[in-house]
Amino acid sequence: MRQRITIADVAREAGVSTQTVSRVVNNKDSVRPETRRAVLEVIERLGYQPNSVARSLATNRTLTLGVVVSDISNPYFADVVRGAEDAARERGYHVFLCNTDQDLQREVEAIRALQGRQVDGVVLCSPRLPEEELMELFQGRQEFVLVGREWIENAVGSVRSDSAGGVGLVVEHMVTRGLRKLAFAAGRPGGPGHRIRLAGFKEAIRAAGLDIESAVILPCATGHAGGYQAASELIEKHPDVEGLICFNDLVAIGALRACVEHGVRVPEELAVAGIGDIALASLVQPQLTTVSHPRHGLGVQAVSMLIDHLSGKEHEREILLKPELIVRASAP
Amino acid sequence: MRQRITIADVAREAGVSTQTVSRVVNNKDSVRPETRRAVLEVIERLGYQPNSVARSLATNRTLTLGVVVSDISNPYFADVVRGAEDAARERGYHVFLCNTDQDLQREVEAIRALQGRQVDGVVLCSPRLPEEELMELFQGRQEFVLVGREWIENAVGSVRSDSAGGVGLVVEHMVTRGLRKLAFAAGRPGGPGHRIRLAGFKEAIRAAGLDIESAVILPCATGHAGGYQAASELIEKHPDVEGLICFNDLVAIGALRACVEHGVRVPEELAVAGIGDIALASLVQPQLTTVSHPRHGLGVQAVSMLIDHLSGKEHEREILLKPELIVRASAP
DNA sequence: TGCGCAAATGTTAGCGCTAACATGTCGTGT
DNA sequence: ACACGACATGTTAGCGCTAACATTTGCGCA
Repeated sequence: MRQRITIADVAREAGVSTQTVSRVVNNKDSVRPETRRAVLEVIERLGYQPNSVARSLATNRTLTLGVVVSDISNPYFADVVRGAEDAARERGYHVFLCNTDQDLQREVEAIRALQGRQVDGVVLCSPRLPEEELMELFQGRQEFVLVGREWIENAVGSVRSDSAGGVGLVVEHMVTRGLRKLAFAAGRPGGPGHRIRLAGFKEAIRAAGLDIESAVILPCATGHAGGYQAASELIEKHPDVEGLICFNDLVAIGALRACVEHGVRVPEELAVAGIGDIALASLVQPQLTTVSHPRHGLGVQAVSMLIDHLSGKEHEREILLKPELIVRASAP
Repeated sequence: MRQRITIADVAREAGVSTQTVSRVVNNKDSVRPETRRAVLEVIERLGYQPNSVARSLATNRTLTLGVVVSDISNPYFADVVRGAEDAARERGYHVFLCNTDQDLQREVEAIRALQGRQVDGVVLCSPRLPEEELMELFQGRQEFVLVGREWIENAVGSVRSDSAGGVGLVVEHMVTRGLRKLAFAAGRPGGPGHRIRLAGFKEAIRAAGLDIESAVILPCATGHAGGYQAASELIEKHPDVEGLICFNDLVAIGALRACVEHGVRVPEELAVAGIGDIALASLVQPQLTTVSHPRHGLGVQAVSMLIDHLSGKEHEREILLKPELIVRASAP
């Protein structure tokens, strides 16, 4: 590990003061073009790279953000993080990644650790900590943005996907295609997202001028098996239903299997749609109509908002990104 | 953004020198228990958190590692990164994440940026840069570990999954189950992993005492469509083949679909296996027998090796992790 | 010719912490 | 009673950089 070149080495070699070198490095102020050229030549020759730890200590800014997710191996968060990293890199920032496994204690530790590292800001993806605790942790020491959670006081802002509206897109699509009797495999009551998606479903049914009483609402587990079971029940008890909208894509894929096993043709006898646009959705047969959440966009917007705020720019406080309807064979 | 508490504030408040506070914070040397207690009490009361930027500048260590991947939204890398982050956190390190999209220029930029940030070490996942360029970039300035690539000089070490051995596991499994005539959908000749997996296949065929001439080797595209095509060709031209091993799981899933369409029963008439154990593998019908790469383990081992090295501990230079055979219905 | 002002460069101090050395304070054994 | 050493604590300097102010240089213009 050989000795690193410092700004002083460059200054000595170029016969100028360290400050002049600093100015050249930071494209600052007025430096005579020839001086600048000379300094740059020395920098190049010595292979000087500024030490950003020292710079951070002097400027009190680290150009570093923290991103806290529950698990980066969850594709949803992977996309959000990817978006965050893209936006950060573009603006000269770096990203510390923290996984919490939805553990409250780990969440606290992650935030504390990021604060110790002097990050300029933090992006919290679906944090579980109660509002008061978040506020106490930050108490104005760092800026933070929430992803997938409503704005709370002291937060720079919040970025979410309009999941109620996403369900509505599917309802609208099905109704446009002439389906009149719809069902919603609604997930686990009380579970995350249940209330809001169900509200979106009901609202869209009303908006389409359909009778809410005619719609079938099936609570179900939020996995593959839940969809299988919900669809089996539907086929048995409500054979007149023409379109099934599922809480998420896994549920929808379970539902597709149930249809195959019960000899129900998709989409001719029953149209099926999911929510989420997971990779699998385009690989099952028939390919799944679904709603794509702007996952990458969530990360990009969160970081953009955060950096805008850090640079004193104007920005929105709450951003609601529109999901996109992906029409495939299961509900054409 | 209110003023942060520094070590000097704590020292003043506790009536000791900053050095004593530093000793308490770092659990160093001998500090009288009652002094320690008093200092800790003040730390607690003021909510002091050490500034690790300043600490890094003074100690010349950042307790930070860089992890460079081509794309975190690729589940393979997401798992590796997760393993890396887990291992790092456990040992008090943090992780900077960089995506390169397989772009050489971005790879160089990422490494440069990490060096500027004074990371203590870097984990490079499947870097594309040629050996000389990597060596020039690092030239002894930082320690780095390679994942999924052979050791090169100056690297701390390399961690890989034994993919040739993984193919062998499947061959061995099929042979044990009495299959004698096997085929390999070998991927794109010249593409990444092609040579080594094909070698593993041939080696295993030989080791099983089978005639290499009897084995069918099909080049194919490495996606879903490639598998469909390869399997269609196989069914048509080599109806006597009993087991098909595929370059990866997507290829295998394409092959499964071809079997359905050609009325070939899996696994009764043709056993099919993939490589990779992607999430999808357990969701298709029949569930896919495959080989699981120790992705999380790659990350863990890489970071452990790196930190061991940084702490002056002994460590391996090359680690080859064993893949695991996951037996499911498609090749029981 | 010299004044004044802007551009170019230098000087000083300090960010918050720790390494290394300096000093102080005991209890102990003779 | 005193010297010694072990432990406890303080002092000094510096990590590499930049902010803020200080100084110098050059040039236009009266």
